[in-house]
Amino acid sequence: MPHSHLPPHPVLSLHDSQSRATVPFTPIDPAHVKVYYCGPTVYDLAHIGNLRAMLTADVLVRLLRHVYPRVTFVRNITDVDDKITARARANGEDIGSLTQRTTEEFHQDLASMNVLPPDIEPRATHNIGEMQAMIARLIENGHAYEAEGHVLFSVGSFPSYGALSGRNPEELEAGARVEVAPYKKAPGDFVLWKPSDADQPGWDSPWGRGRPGWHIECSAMSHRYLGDSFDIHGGGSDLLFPHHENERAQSLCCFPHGKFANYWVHNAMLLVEGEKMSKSLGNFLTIRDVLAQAPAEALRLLLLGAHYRSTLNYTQAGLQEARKTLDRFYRALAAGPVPETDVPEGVMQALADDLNTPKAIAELHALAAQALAGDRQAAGALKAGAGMLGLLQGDPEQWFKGDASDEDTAIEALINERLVARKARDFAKADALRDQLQAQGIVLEDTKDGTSWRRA
RNA sequence: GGUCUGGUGGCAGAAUGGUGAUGCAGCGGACUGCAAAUCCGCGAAUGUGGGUUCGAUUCCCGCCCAGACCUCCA
Repeated sequence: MPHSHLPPHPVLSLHDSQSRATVPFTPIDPAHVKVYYCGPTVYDLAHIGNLRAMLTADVLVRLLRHVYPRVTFVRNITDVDDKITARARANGEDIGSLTQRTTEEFHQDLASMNVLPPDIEPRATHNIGEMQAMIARLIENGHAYEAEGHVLFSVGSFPSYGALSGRNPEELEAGARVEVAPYKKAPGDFVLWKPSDADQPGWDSPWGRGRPGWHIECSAMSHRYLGDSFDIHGGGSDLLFPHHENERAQSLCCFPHGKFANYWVHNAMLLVEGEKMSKSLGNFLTIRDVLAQAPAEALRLLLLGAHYRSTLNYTQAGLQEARKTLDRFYRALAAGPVPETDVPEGVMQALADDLNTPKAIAELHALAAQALAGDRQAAGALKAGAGMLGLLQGDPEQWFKGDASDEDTAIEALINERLVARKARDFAKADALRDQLQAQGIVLEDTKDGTSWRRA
């Protein structure tokens, strides 16, 4: 059971949405920590709001891996959904090709953001059997019923329904803004299985050809890969209700001896230039939109610059600021050798305190200042600490100059020409050459050791 | 309408019952032929009205404002 190399507990605290408090994190089994996150519905490119959730999970998992010997991180792909069906139809494309392509794009985008892949990435369509088994069991248990080809979860059958999101079913009825389907026994009841037309994706089932409701897939996949009880379940705060509430209800009713998720982690939403990101405002930014304007690492730093539970205002100015910060950090690394170092205590403490990434970044600023003052140990600590955030692992040369290209020799030739002019004290010519490079986006820095350059 | 978050300098963004981090921007200076980078220094903030307290930005209540959720959005 207890391993001698396991850390003393607790080492980190997390804000648990269910208890609405920041609490010490105690794993069910410290030798094996289990995390489930809701992944994307693959019908379109991932946007920077999706990214924020993936990034929060990434930092959480990096931290857990640093502390615990084994972590299993499961993040699903939702590849059956009416939005997918609709988009495929609009594109004149078949569903399989849409979901395949979108999944690949998702993987590419996250890889470019240095978000580590999950250990297991189940697809909903590969887990229909598990979902059907759960649904059958819920019917047997009296927690679900059939009506007009649908199978519905009976919210009234689960006394603690609403405990996660802090709601009660009566309140929900009062404010419901969607008309209630006539076949529901109670307005809060939600679909586990629904009938499919011939032109909709469907699977044979005891309740006829149909497709799963949204919530059941995460219950089925988390159970299959993590069991009755696991440590952390996460996602965006917009998933808290109804998605996570419903997942919890299904899972606990289906597996009453389990505890489902012990801790719930939810990240806050994103604004774009002070406004809610929405299609109607036309300010919907995909990861690719942003990467066309700035390095991925700048976006990563920008998003980690706010605590995950507070609303983050994404701005162009902020993106440029993040980029300049990375210039400074990489300069600190490039100033000399970078020894292998442990993750500095300040960074660990910040992250262990409910993933306080802004505070961790403030620690990095202090280390960068020390490194620039000549403390190479601090440079090592800067790199190690930034590594916990998935930052600063690149080559500084690459950061400043980009991929080596034929252009580089031309740039260096101009720099040499300028040096000759400077030695001759022909500053007019030297400055003209510098301006010429500036116009190409090349910034020069004269040091006592010579002239270095970087792309602006 | 209901539930829940949150309002900190010009901007971004931490923290805290007892003199409010950090970064960007700004200003002054050093360095530089001039820049760039670096360094030194400066100014600058707790939405509003009450309450609790020796002391509130922090805890409590009202108000204003913003955001999220209220049946398939990260």
